Amino acid sequence: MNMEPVGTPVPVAEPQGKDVGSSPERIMSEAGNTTDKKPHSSDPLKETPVQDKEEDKPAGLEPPVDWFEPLEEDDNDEVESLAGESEMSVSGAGSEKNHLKVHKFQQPRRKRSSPEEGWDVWPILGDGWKRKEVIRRSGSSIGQKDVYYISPKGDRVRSRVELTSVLEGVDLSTFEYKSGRFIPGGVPPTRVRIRAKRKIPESSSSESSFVERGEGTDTPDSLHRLTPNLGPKTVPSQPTVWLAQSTVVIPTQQYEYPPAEKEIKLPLPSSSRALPLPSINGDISSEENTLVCSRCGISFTGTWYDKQRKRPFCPTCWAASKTKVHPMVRFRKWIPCGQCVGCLNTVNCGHCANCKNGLQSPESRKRLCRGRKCICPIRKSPGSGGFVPQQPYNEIPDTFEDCLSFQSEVTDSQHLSLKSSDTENFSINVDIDDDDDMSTDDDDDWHKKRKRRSCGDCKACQCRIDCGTCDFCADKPKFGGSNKKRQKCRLRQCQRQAMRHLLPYQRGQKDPGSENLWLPGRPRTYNTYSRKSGLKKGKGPSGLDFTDNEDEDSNLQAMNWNPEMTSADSLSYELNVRNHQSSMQSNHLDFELNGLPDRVPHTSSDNNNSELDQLSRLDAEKLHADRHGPKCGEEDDDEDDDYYEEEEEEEEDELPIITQIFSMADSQVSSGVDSENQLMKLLQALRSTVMPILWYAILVNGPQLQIIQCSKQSNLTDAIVLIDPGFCYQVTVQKQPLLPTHPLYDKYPAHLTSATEVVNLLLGLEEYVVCQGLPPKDPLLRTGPIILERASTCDFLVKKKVSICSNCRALQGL
DNA sequence: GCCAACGTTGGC
DNA sequence: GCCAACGTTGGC
Repeated sequence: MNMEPVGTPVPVAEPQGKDVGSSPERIMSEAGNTTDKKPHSSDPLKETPVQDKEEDKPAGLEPPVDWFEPLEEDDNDEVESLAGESEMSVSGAGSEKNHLKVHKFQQPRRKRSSPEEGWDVWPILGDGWKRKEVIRRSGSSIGQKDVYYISPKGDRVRSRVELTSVLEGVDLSTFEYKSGRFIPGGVPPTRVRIRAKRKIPESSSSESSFVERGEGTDTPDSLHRLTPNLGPKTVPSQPTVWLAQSTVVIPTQQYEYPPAEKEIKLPLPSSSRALPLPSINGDISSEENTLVCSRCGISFTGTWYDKQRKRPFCPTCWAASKTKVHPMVRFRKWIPCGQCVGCLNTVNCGHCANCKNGLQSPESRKRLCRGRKCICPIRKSPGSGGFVPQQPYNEIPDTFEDCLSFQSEVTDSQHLSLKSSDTENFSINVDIDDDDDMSTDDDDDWHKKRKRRSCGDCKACQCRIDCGTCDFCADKPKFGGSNKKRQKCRLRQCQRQAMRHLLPYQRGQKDPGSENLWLPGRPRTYNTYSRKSGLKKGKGPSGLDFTDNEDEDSNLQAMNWNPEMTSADSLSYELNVRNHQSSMQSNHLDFELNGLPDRVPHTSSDNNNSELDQLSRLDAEKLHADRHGPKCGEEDDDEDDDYYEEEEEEEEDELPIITQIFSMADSQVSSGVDSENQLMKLLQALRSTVMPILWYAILVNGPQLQIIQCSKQSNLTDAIVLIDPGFCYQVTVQKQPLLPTHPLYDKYPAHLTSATEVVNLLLGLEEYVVCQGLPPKDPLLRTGPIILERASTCDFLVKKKVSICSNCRALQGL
């Protein structure tokens, strides 16, 4: 956060280098920039780029506003607009609920800033570069400053790493990202984490924190500390607060709470200023250090934050936040999952209605902080009295391999409530007012909202590995993407609460949420505070109530993946326009479906029955994403949990329910996770093996291992070897499976259980070429793609010496 | 009404 | 500091 005093507003887009001797031209010369343009060389230099925020104001500029300068009530609107540009938001941006004209840390949602606002021309990096500083206006990291750059080409840069990649070849070793300047002699270390490594006594979290105040005067933190006497002398422990909401009192003293977090007090970005004496609910002695406790709402001076300089906490609330929730506490009526962010959250937000109510009257508080409510509560089954057991940590998948099977466990999670509680745990029943608990209000805390799309419990949420192939993964910089979508891997989207359009694609859908197919996940929600709010609020595409309030009560939304869709999806790709099926080929398919021998996996045949998408094979990422349909369709819908019945009933009226169950898929996946693991092992073996040229192995849902010939120059273009969990395999060419009587199958084992066997098969395939089929009868009359016809019993693969298989040749002779 | 784009915030 | 990704919104 730039704490420099704001000087005279400078003209719009007049960035400058503050550093002496660091003229943009010279620096760019150092940076290797060859441009000679000096579009702003004549402009006066700014003291700090932050000042340029004023540039976005209309003419007749208001006087510069200090970042921490309290604003008058009349400034609210202005602040709102400025909030989009960060720093101003730190000021008391029109807080109706907090009457203090000081920093408001829990602002209502602000207006979105214009993408063009606040960008400072930044010739230091070269002509056309722009820079923008944004100070986080809310959230637990409020006050933190982010610096962005945008290149002349429009590349958005959000970190030094990205900047380095954009300015490839430019020496940025002396470039200080935050300030945006080149520092002669190099960039000094930006962070000192001495204190972070200091071991803090565990005796009393609050006390330990205040002990620090008297030491380490040579550390940055020493400049930002509160008066010791203001420490919480009688800080209520968190368990006490928590249990105040329960109907049962347990001997919490016997529970050994985790040690206090080591670091809680971090310096303000501008650590060069002396801090004023603290003042709680008193006069503000220094604007820049007067904070509003995000928990209790009192003002205080100092720089106390919760861990990692998140929300500001007054000493009392900070100390109170250091304790942990007793792990044995369980809800009644609505049972917390014990795994989600709400359950795992141990810190009261302090600003929600429940917290405020409790702070006003701690003894009477009976409601849990909204931020700590389970965001995916499971309703207690009638009379069961069962509680959600803690899921063993060893069940949390750490690998993508595990993730591949997550869908199959969805139903398990739905049945959590029916399971007996963990006998090793003692659960305390906590009565919660259902209605209140499920409701929302203006004080709904921000961090909960941000986390509402993850239940934290399903396998998708627990998966830590990106598939690397879906479109969202492909968008990620780490996978070479442009970081435009910025969405979580589709396979990691929460099965309960993710938006539908974020879930894995379904059968040819570009976006699952765009169709009224019955899909898992939440309908898309629409915000209500912006344009067209009246239209967006209330009804989604299917007519259901999709208000944002569903955040609260739609946690129990039906969760069912349709097996048919997913199984069909697994191979609903790959066919190019030039590979249209002829009617004869359809006949061929019928033959296959009806007469497939056991050795040939069935799935491919079925998949061939689905409507094939005309997807471009050139778009490999997209193709792969489509292949990665969820596995969850393998679950038996009959096992739907009672908890979801109501939601299902609601949707039944609106959405078509696909009742057909794909039985073959069920039988196929009966092999379970072990089979998947085996396939994964084979995949890994293949990827560590030298494969015949341009054959590539992937794992798709099913599960199914596919080895694809990627080269269009190959004689085996569009040939795929499909291996099912039982290691049975099938060869398809242009989506058509070889007849089980094809001689190829006689030359190789019925099961491909090793990379060697697979490679041998591929080498054997290389001896074949694709049957050319029958040319069109009237080729001269055709202007579009040439579509070959084949006999229904076409061999598809023929020896290189033979261009047309005997069956097609026989058909040709008819 | 949909969604690509991206501002923004959380987490490590 | 950096990355992940949530949630919003302007364009279509």
